Amino acid sequence: MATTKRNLADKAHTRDGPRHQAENLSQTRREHATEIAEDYVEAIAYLSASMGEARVVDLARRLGVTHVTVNRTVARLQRDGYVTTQPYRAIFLTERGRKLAEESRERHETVVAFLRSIGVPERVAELDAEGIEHHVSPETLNVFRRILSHPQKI
Amino acid sequence: MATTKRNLADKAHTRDGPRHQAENLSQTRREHATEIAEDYVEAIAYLSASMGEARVVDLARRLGVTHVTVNRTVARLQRDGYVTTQPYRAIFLTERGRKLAEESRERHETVVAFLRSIGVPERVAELDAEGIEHHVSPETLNVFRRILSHPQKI
DNA sequence: TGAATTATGTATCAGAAGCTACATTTATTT
DNA sequence: AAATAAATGTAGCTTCTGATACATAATTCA
Repeated sequence: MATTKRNLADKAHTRDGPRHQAENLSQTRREHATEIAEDYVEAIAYLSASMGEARVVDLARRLGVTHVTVNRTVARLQRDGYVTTQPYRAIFLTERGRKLAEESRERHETVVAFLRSIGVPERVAELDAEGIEHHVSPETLNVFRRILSHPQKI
Repeated sequence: MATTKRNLADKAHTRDGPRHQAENLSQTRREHATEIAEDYVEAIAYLSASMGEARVVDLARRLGVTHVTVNRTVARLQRDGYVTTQPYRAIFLTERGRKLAEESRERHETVVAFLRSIGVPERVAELDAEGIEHHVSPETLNVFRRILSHPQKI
């Protein structure tokens, strides 16, 4: 047999009754959910700033999904305390949502600026940052910032 | 209405009837599926090299999920031509799987090396690379490589 | 104002990834 | 070889993200 020892990863499951959904997800699943949340709150913040309010259609267009998907995801975000909304009304960020959006935006801009500073073309930097921003730890982000603050480097 | 004429991101939705499932997925979904595939083939390659063969249990342990999840995902990978396997047998990479694994490994190592070279601590670099590697474009990867080949920089 | 258009909502489906519980097969030990 | 342990498989549930089709509310405009 290839493996002799036993289950290292056969739990983390808390058999103590139903829990809040989010807490029970695996690392990967939770991260993915967080990424989506970040994309949404960023888009909502952007739309609120640039157009006064964030509507479902605009989110759908911006995120490249149908309004149905937006609808359901917004419901999840509301459930999780990131946004508030009412039927047929615009979507607003809560304090928590605003904070997440701000962090995401800052991270995004730092990543883009860093990539630009080492010679990545703007369009590529934008595209890559889109995916990378969700996976950069605070430590690495600090390294990026430090390098950005020493423009003679690289 | 909040949106009068905006048209930032027109989706790619193809109103021309039912398509093959995979092609119809949104960008995000497809990317996520690819990430998982990359993680699996990398793990399979690693296990095959280090232990002679890749078994479900070992994959489960390594990837931090249950053997059931591994089972189903491996079935998908087989369906998509990345691996071959038979009931109660080990999992083997196809040519396609090997290629994907090799690309992933190379990308992973480049990202780690790059992060290390700009001063990110090893452990952090490893963890961040885990997430970042799936989102780095060939162009950016080339920039990383170029910088790595000029050790005096930074 | 009433009709047409646009936006939003609801019902219903699919696929992926996760889980637990239980069944079966293979490997190990006695 | 039989019993035990470990690995693998299967059934069935959940959540999330996507979709289409259709229904309803809100806005715009003739």
